Amino acid sequence: MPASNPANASPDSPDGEGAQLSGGPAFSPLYQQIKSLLLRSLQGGEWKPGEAIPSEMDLAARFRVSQGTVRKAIDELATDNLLVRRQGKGTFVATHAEENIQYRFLRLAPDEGPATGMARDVLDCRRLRAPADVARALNLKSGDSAVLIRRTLSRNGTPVVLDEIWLPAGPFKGLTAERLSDYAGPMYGLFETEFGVRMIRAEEKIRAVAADNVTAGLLKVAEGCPLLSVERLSHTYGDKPIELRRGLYNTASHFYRNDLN
Amino acid sequence: MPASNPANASPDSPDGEGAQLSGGPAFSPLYQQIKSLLLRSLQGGEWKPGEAIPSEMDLAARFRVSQGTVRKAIDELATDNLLVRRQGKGTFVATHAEENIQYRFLRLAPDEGPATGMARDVLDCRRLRAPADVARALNLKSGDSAVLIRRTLSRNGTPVVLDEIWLPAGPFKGLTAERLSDYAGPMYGLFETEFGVRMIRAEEKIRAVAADNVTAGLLKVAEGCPLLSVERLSHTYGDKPIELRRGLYNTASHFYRNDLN
DNA sequence: TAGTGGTCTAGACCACACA
DNA sequence: GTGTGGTCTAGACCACTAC
Repeated sequence: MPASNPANASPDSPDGEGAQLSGGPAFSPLYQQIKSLLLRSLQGGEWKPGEAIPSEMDLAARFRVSQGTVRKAIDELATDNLLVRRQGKGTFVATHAEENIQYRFLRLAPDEGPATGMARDVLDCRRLRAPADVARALNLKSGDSAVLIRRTLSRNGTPVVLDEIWLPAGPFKGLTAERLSDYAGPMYGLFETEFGVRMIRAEEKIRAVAADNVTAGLLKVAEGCPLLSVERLSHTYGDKPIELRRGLYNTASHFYRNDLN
Repeated sequence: MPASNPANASPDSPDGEGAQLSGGPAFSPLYQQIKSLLLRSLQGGEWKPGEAIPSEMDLAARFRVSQGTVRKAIDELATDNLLVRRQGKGTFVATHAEENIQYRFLRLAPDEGPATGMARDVLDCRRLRAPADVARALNLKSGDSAVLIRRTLSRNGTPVVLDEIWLPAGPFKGLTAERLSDYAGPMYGLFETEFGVRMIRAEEKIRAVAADNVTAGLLKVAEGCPLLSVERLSHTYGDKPIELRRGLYNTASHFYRNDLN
């Protein structure tokens, strides 16, 4: 690439993998364009979760930019938790399947003791028409089929979390209570490995609610007991909403932690 | 700076503002050292909140490094929300005092309508001995004096938040209910402007609790009503804990929002 | 026009992992 | 030793703001 960066004005190498936008009026830095191209490759499955992507030098050659430009693109993807850099080894596609230790999105911590794993219990897993609110959240047509999973998480034999998980039926064909129970790692690992659905980002809405009759029984608390209601909408590539999860947390001996800065 | 970066081994310009660590065995990149120096200047008040810091070129000259190295240091401080970059104008010390629109750390949003400001009501502000748990959280000696503020936040005339705020008495000499009530902006702006205490970072522990008698009266809910309990520990420079805030949120028509990635 | 941050390059060397 | 990411430099030019 010559010294005068053509950026969005005069593309001088409009070949296969050239990086410049051709003539668009909107300005976008080269590294952002590289980032988009990398994102597209990730979404398209060119590199699978856990695998290494090409080295910075290789990518620089492929996109015909300098290493520094590729570097900045990768940096942003790394802070977005889409890629993981490992010095001396390479850059890898992030994955929920081998995330050491703990659930990536679960912010629940015990008052005392280490944040060890929790026992999972799938209550049921069935297909039904998505209710209106679920359909709206997941961008489904009303009447579309959805999967509903209900499960609990327990620590030391005591149930702490009751989850109600809604998924679009399409991408999750073949998901059963058995497969959920059999899979060793976190649920998002299974989604990734078995269904090619990778969770990128989520928004949570948190409230305090009173336990209803059924919930009280499942969580072994009194009816009316205050519970944390955590509604999570998870998104996959392209910011597409793909999971709606409604959790009820018993915060008698656990708390939801959050860091602000 | 010569091509062979001396880093931690052979300082070649040990003058006033030279950047290298002298002889320490622990490796630390130059830009991290610059970051520390900038942090020290911020902490020491060389540049006040809202002011501009010197340009990248000036800082590069001062620390005898390249612009790119200063740049990376500033980048990190900017993502930490300690500095704010404004293209064409300069780099500024972040401040709570002019943060347009909304509270920086308050994650409460209304179910409907825009997240407009809320009405503040200071119930009381007094000095007393810090209880054991507060003293522990704020690193005070047991028996040290502390300020306790109680206040509510209301939207459309309805109280939504009841805060109980603990501060060490020392740095907040002269803080009264009147000054709290009179100050126009957010409380952290007042802390910054009047007491030189800038909040950098906070951790929150969230639970669901039942409203007790007194709380129920203040928030105009029934006794036993589920409320969100938000315990926030805020830190200032040097990661020093400086505020313990216990909030009770009525989440009937508001929710606590959180983004996960 | 001058000064600021923002982008991009090309090349050097360092730290780390692995064979 | 080779290859990877990580750091640092020097210099060019672009985009934005203010005077």
